[in-house]
Amino acid sequence: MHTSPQLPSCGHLEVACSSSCLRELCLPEGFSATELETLDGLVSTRRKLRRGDALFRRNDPFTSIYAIRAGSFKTCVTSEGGRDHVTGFLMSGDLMGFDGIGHERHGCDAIALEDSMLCVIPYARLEEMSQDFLELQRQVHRVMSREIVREHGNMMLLTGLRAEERLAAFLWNLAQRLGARGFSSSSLILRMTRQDIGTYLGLKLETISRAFTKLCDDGILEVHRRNVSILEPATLQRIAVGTAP
Amino acid sequence: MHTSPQLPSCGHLEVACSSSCLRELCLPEGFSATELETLDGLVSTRRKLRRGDALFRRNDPFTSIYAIRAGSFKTCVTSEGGRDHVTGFLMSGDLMGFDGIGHERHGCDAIALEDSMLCVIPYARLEEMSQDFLELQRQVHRVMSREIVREHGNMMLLTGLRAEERLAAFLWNLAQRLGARGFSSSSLILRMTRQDIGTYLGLKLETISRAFTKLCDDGILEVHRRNVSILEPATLQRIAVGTAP
DNA sequence: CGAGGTGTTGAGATTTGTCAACCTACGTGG
DNA sequence: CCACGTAGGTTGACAAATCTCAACACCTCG
Repeated sequence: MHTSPQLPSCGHLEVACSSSCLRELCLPEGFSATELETLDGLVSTRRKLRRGDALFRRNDPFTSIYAIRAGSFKTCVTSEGGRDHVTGFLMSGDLMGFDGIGHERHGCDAIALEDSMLCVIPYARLEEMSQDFLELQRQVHRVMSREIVREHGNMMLLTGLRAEERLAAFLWNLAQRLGARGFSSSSLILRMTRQDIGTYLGLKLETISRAFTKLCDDGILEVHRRNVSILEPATLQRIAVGTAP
Repeated sequence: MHTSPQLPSCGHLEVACSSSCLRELCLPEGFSATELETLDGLVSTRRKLRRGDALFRRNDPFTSIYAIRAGSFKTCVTSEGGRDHVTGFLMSGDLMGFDGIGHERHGCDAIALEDSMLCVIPYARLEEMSQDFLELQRQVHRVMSREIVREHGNMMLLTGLRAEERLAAFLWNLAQRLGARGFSSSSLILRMTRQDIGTYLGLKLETISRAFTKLCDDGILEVHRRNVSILEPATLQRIAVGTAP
């Protein structure tokens, strides 16, 4: 999601694609070396996208899961009224496309927020290999399960927090994820517009803007357009969980 | 979720548990007869719960998926501030517990909204059998994928609709699901409180109450406490998608 | 019969949305 | 290299939606 792509190695393993774009499919203890080699067979091709390009669109037939190697994406749905609703932001190491399995078509658009690169994992191959490697099947389940849990968290964010708190939670989450990837978790560059953040958080862009200003005034952030510095992480987190004074 | 438990048969098959509580695991074309017999081996035990009982609680170790045979549940999380947030309502035929796979612990509480009965599917057994039956593995993926899609829909509901529209969407969805199970889709009994609906929809209970009154005044519903009759389904749906006049 | 949980309604406070003006950075084309 | 157009971002004043607090009605259950 940022410059200086120093991805954390996936455990002690350094197999080309497994250590980068298959991060999410690598598990703590991991696979045996031979298994891991086979795993590389999961990836059929790489794909490059430029900022603004669509990886897939709603109702496109579902064929593959994608692992983000570099860059970042938003997933969004255009509702009846023509309004865009962002349903998620994804960054390097994240897997994308699980929403397509259920109905054999993608349920949303996936748009690159910057020039990006990803690995294509044909779903049929993932199915096959899951039959042979119990550990892979398990990991696929885990990844999907965690996506469900994450959405529950998002729901609580939307139902339980007020504007400023939602933005705090959003930034906190982003910072944590960047941190987990070896980037700075205190200084980040937003790759999305205020509008995108707004529809993601269920708020208007003006409200997002005001919430930013408020967090700045309170000395918690420093914001210059899309550059955000978190000056008081502890306070930000406190606001994010909705238990601030 | 209601009286008169006339469940639709799962395809042309009538195997005891497969046709009722494994509804979601049965797919259109389905399994062969022998496969289906083996599938019954998925279920270890039945369990009965009384209204208010917890099937599992947040952080309980995850062991099983549950298939609701009769009755209904809510899943909810108590946030730091002590507020209860409902994350979902489930009814007969639904599967519950996938949120636990990712972290080996349940991510929410599951509470019976009425006296209920369910089948216990030990996850380890599901894993094993998925290795042998590709079709079962596929179906598990599909079910989880659809849960992800459903959550996206919920998110859009929360970010895009206003109070009255959210309630309309909620009722419309409930009615459709009841209809799909062979119950009336125009006359329903709510098994949850206004409070529950409120935290699920991100609104206060008073707002829910007022939205009910509004929909009644407009002649779209007839409401007596928890009994709801949908007088104008078409209008209700139009409101639910946020494109009403 | 009384108590408590649940649901409704009202009045006023808060939060968020709306509309409009303006600013700023960035990319394009002259 | 500069000028200008445009998308993105900020801010203000006001409107609208929702929340809060409080009173009361209703039903169920012991």
